[in-house]
Amino acid sequence: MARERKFSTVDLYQSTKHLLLEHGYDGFTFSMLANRLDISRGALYKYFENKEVLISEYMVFEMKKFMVQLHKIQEYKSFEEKFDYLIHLIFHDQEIHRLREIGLEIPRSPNTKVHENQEQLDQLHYEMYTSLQSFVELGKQEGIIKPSIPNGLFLGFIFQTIAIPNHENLPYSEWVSSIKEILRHGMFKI
Amino acid sequence: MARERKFSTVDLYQSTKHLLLEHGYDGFTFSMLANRLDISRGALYKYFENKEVLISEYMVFEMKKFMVQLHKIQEYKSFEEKFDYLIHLIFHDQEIHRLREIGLEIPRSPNTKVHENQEQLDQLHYEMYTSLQSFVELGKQEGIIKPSIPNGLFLGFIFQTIAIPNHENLPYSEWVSSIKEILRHGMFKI
DNA sequence: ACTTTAAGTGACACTCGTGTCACTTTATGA
DNA sequence: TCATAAAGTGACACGAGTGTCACTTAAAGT
Repeated sequence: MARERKFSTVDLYQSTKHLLLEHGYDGFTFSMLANRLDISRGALYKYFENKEVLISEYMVFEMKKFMVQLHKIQEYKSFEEKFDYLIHLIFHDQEIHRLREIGLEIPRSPNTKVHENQEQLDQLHYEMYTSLQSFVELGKQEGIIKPSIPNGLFLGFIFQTIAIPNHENLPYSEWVSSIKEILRHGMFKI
Repeated sequence: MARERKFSTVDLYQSTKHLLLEHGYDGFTFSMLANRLDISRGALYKYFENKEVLISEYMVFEMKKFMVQLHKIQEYKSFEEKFDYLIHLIFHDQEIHRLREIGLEIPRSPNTKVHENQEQLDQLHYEMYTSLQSFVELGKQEGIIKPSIPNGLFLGFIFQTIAIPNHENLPYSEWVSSIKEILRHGMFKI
């Protein structure tokens, strides 16, 4: 019926991700993306009215992908297993944390599509939140986590932890197991 | 000799700080700053050739101020006291962490003034680093910190920790003491 | 072969931040 | 009181990103 597209949706999302992580929300431009995909800037406007639409749409895609992974946490029954899986997951999907922050930079827009995507993101975020909340609750029920720790703080520690820059370039496994150890039992002796 | 200035250096730094924290490095513009100081944009160019010069100069000011505080850690002798002081310090100077990140966004510039400021920032950063390193070493010598923990990870935990968003809006003292408790002895029982 | 239709192009007009500069304003001290 | 010099102003030219649109290109169906 019509001419073949010069780029796939996968290409587009990959490039978007790459450019977002490299230049941040403000630094991202349609020119860059067009350039990377080897098409003209004008062509992009055939698919996305503007940056907000494109990025919010991409964010929904990325968050859905992450939630598929996160829901697998239900396959593990004990808190200990879930804990290991969660740490493993966020270390292997490091960017998601930064990307979620970038997603929050999209200005609340009156544009219908953007608004829909933002509502969907809110929904996904809420799902993530409840999923993680019940994970923490389980830890308390099983008597593994200290009950005095607020749930938000528990989760905050886990998510902030992965953003600690490994300046000394310690080997991955050593780094992760040190972090787990600190999360479990702290940095002080006894 | 000449006409009176419409703004003080303190005004200028305060406004710069405020705008940087609100809009980030890229979002910061001379128009905003001029507007806030109630002068014309052109006037700012009498003092700063461009954004890089202004912001790098401000960052040096802010870092020096922070280092004065940090050096006071030497007044405390035991590791425990130093630990308490450090946590207190970075909680009461929360923005410094975000500001330091923003400072790193200033592109390495050929401009002499910017270059000088950046070298001074590097120097200040190095001072901060060594000061904190010896703090950690003391903790290990005193047998308080687990020796297996890499120094960078120890410091990373402390600095990332303050960035955990207190979504549940727990009272400050409760929040801080929970964080200290986790840093000391972790989130798991026993 | 020819029409249809979506893909893609590049030029245009617009906005916004930048850096400059001739000009105006206003304290000061000679 | 008046020359001086720093403070401040606003207009200009420039570059970069935006969004649009008439136009060209190339598969696919008839």
